[in-house]
Amino acid sequence: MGHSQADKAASRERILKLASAQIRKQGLASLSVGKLMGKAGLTHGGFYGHFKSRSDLVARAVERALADGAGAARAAGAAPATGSARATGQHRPPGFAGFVRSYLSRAHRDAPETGCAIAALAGDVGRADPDARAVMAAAIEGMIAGVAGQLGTGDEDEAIAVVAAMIGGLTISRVFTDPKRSEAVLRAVREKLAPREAG
Amino acid sequence: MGHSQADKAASRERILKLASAQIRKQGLASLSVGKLMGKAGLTHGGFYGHFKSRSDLVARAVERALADGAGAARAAGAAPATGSARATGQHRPPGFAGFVRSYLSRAHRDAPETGCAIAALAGDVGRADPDARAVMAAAIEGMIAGVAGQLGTGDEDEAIAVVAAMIGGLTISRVFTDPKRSEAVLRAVREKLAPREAG
DNA sequence: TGTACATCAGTGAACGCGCGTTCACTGATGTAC
DNA sequence: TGTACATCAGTGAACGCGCGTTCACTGATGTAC
Repeated sequence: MGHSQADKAASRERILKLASAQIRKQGLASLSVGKLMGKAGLTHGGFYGHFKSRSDLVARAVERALADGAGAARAAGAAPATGSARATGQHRPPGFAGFVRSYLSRAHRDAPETGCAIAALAGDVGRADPDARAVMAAAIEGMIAGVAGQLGTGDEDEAIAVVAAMIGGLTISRVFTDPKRSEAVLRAVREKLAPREAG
Repeated sequence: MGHSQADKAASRERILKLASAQIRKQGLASLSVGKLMGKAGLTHGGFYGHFKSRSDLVARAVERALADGAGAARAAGAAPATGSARATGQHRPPGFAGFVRSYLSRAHRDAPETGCAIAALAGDVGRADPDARAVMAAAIEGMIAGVAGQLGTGDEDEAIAVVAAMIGGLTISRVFTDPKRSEAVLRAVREKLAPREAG
């Protein structure tokens, strides 16, 4: 909230972080310039020192949310989102089964604001302009590549079907109001993709 | 546009039909009272003779979209959405494989306004109030039951995983801007769920 | 069948509100000397 | 190191706009006689 260049960078970072959480929790349409700036401890007028327009912010927030989500997945032992990251050879302990279980967990279901932006926003972005769609398409390709790498079978169709089931499963688990049925969905997809007996 | 009771019922029907298409195409937030009434050939003031509020309309439109989508699926040879409909014993020719292929088709991907409302709106509804979520949860249960009936294995987990993959696959196919990759997603999920060789 | 009238579907002006955006301004920052 | 000044991050009033909603009104409908 100060006036230095470092303060400005910190403000922009704070705004983006809040926007990234907001759109994952409540959708693209829920993003309000005034409310967002208020949450960041600033007044609305300053917004245009950071972004060209609300629609510019939405584009940046989607990018950020995708990066945040992929980062959280990687931290949870997931497949890295990019080929180059995969090429570092870093092998996370839980592997594919761990990734699937953490992705299809109650914790992930209940915290969309810090979770996978693909699941949270695919519906919204599918109706957005081609630029936003291309950005998310790249993130989906990254997730497919990561899963393909973990599966290690060279079967891309398998990786695609797995990713579709993970995203669809998480999305519909968030619709159910009955906690038992919501969990049944998570458990069913988890078990079909990474059965307990196979570890 | 006349003044008879039949005219009023027809107006309401026209409004709901348009709203059902609108939300499937552009999302819940895109529904505007004024624009909707304009499309229905009426003025905005008359809206409140049909619905209590915009939010009342949204609830009815979600119900209608779910019914429309299930109806379209059934017409395309899909699993009926309800147990009682299934109990009529009507057996549609294409069966499970036909359902999967039509669900994961380019035609369905490109016509969300007449397609499955679960895929089109699960993201939006997952963040909506519990009433709307319960309505869609019931529709998802119907789809799961329908698929379970078609699979005939008595394995509900399998039906759930299949439904998750279908919804996720269609949703992400709508994000891709590259037609080749979008189709690759549809094809991959189709082939994994209903391989060609098994018919 | 024909008239008189209550009902009510639809009209369109008006409202308050929150939105995105602009802009003149303030005062801290950082640079030139 | 200290002063003078240009820069610029953030402020807050003001704007036009589209939104949902209300309401007095119009005129066709449908009913009572």
